[in-house]
Amino acid sequence: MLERKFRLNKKQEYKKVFAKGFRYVSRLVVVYIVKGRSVEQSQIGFIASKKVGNAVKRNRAKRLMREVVRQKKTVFKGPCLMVCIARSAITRASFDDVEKSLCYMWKKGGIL
RNA sequence: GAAGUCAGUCAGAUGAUCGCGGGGACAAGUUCUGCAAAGACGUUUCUGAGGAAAGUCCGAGCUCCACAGGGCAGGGUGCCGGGUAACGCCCGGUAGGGGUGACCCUAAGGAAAGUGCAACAGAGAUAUACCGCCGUGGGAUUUCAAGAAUUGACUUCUUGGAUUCUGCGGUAAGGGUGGAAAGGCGAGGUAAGAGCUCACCGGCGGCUAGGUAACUGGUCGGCCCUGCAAACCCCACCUGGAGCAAGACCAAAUAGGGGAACGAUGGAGUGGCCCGCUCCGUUCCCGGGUUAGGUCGCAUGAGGCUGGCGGUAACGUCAGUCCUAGAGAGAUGAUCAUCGCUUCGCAAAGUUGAGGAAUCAACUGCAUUGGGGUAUCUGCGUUGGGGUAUGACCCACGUUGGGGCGCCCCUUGCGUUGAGAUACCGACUGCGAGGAACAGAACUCGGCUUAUAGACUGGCUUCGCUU
RNA sequence: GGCGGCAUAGCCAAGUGGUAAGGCAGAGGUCUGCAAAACCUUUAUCCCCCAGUUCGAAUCUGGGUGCCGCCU
Repeated sequence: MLERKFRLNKKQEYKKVFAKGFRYVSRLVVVYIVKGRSVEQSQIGFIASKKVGNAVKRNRAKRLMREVVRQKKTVFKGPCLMVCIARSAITRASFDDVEKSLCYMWKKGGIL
């Protein structure tokens, strides 16, 4: 679990990321990233919709994504706003799969 | 051993590193907010999902509306008795049904209170009469019978019979339909029939015995009795509405103001309606303002565990003991190690087995197919003997005739014993690769229902084998 | 988290115990020189799924599945 101040909490903040961010897609996860001077501190949100599965599967998807972010966030080049959305294939994926997928997209996005 | 049935338990374990939610303690230090108390950062310690947490199908607690009142409507439950805070739940019993059985299933009140529905088919669907059967009246027919008249005969008339048409009456045994046709079946009875009468069976009612009761047994009575109430309905009992996004407090705000309209026979609270109760101005326009705010509710409860006592049981009661999640975009995860469970593969090896094919030998225990022999029965005989008047008959012999059983031998199969302990199979050991379900607390309990890999325990039933 | 509703042919849908109307679309045909329009014929039997009540269920009852809406 991330500390509260590193999380996105409000609906307007999510809307802002969806409106301004760049989108990167993989088989397991979709990521929206906002960089720039206006961002003072990294804030990250996680979404798993009902399409992913029941409550157990949704919680597991969010935990996996959160764990990857926790381990890697010290290596980030700069602060950013980010939303990670789980896709249904993530229910059968392992931690390594999710880590590879996210790192690939972060390199594309230029924050790693 | 296999198959089944009922009841119950568990829901991988231990450890390491990095992390998350909640509670407590600490004060050396640093920074921030603050007058301060204190909070954040920090250190340390304790603790952190389920049997269904799920579906939200019932019942309660709790909160607000009058600590919920009267009536109507609506809804629910429905064999009997008990348990419970309560229930549509549970326990025990009754009746009906299923199963060889252990056992399981059943929304199981009332259809002689009323209304309604029962398509199609069928004569007829809650009462009927189409065909049929019987009686009777009438008509027609006649290679029928009898009698009479006339008589040579034909013929005519009467009566009866037969066939056929039709009117009236009786009947509900039989027909074929249907899910269902007004007790079933047999005998008597009758013109034909019919519970019309009788026996048995079934249903109903009365009396009676047992049982708290559902009901069961006995006895008597007469035969009016279609199904559907998960159709309306009747009877008995229960039921006010909303839900923790309830609700309470704090901060802020709904302000203050202007205009218009309506009005105490009014309006609102009250979410089906009426009464009752409580509150009191209400509505519209102008103008002003705005956030998923914080704290509580919120974790000691109809609580769990162990034991005693009462009860067939559900359950109750007494004593001891334990405190065991509390989030708010929502905490349990990631990476490994060892062990355990389980599936598959490999084996160059080893251990083991109330496992074990083929094979060999013995035993003759059982069975069986075929063959042979023997004895016996029976048939036959240009045979021999006995017997008698002749015969019948008896004995012996012969027979490539027939028959079954007995005995012996061979063959075949099973069995027993021993050898062989090899192929194969199972278990263990070793190595490698996998697998581990359903599913995440959201105010809290009691149930029900649904989902669920696998492992284990006990009772009982049926079948097979061994002793 | 709580509360409520819906499901019938490819689409829109009627049906409230007796064997599933109608329209659009599709297919075939008639008409036409060819089309359009019009007319005729045709497509459900697993009425979302599983049980039960009933002689009989799309309809009534219970359980499940999927979809949609509301709360402040």
